[in-house]
Amino acid sequence: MAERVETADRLLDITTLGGADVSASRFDPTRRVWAALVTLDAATLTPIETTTESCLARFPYIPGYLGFREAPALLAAWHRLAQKPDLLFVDGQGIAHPRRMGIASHLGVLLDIPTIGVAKSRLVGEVQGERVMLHGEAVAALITLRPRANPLHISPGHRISLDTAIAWVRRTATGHRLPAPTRAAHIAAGALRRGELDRAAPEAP
DNA sequence: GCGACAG
DNA sequence: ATCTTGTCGC
Repeated sequence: MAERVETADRLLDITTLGGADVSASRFDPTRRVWAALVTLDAATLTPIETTTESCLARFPYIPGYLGFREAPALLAAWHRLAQKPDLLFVDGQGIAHPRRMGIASHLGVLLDIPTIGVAKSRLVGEVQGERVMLHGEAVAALITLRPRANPLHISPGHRISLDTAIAWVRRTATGHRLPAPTRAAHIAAGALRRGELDRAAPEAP
């Protein structure tokens, strides 16, 4: 059962979702990063495939430049996917960024696919109620997927509206703080970093 | 100069 | 981002 999401001036069928995240050690001077990309069935949220990439980041973490640090590893993992997802959830901001180019937008543009930014805190803008305003525009929404958890900052990445992004995030809630795609990627990246990522052993919600 | 600052 | 066990609650 394909669902629909707006993208540019048309509609696109969404049957598979993707989650992207990067793990790194606290103060590793070599700047090694471990990226994970997970695809899930859009209807059941069942993990389908996981690909990874580990490499040395060309940048340290600098607020506003996360894409330049983490996108290369994620792109490598993306190209290893046998089946590319129709919509990608990325750990970080979308347009809620100084230049409207958070890592979610960054990846969306490079891959030319719809993306959603799933951040755990604010980078720019002012929080006003359930929205993050920037230059008079609502660039992100504060969404709480788990009762007592801090709200997530959901922002459009590429080729998707804020409302549609919010709808997809709510639809992929599984009782945890993070939506299924991003949560799966976060777990996979962490397992990879610790050398615990053996073969195929995706988890179910 | 000072404070803010995704992961 | 990561350091980390148990513990409270549904």
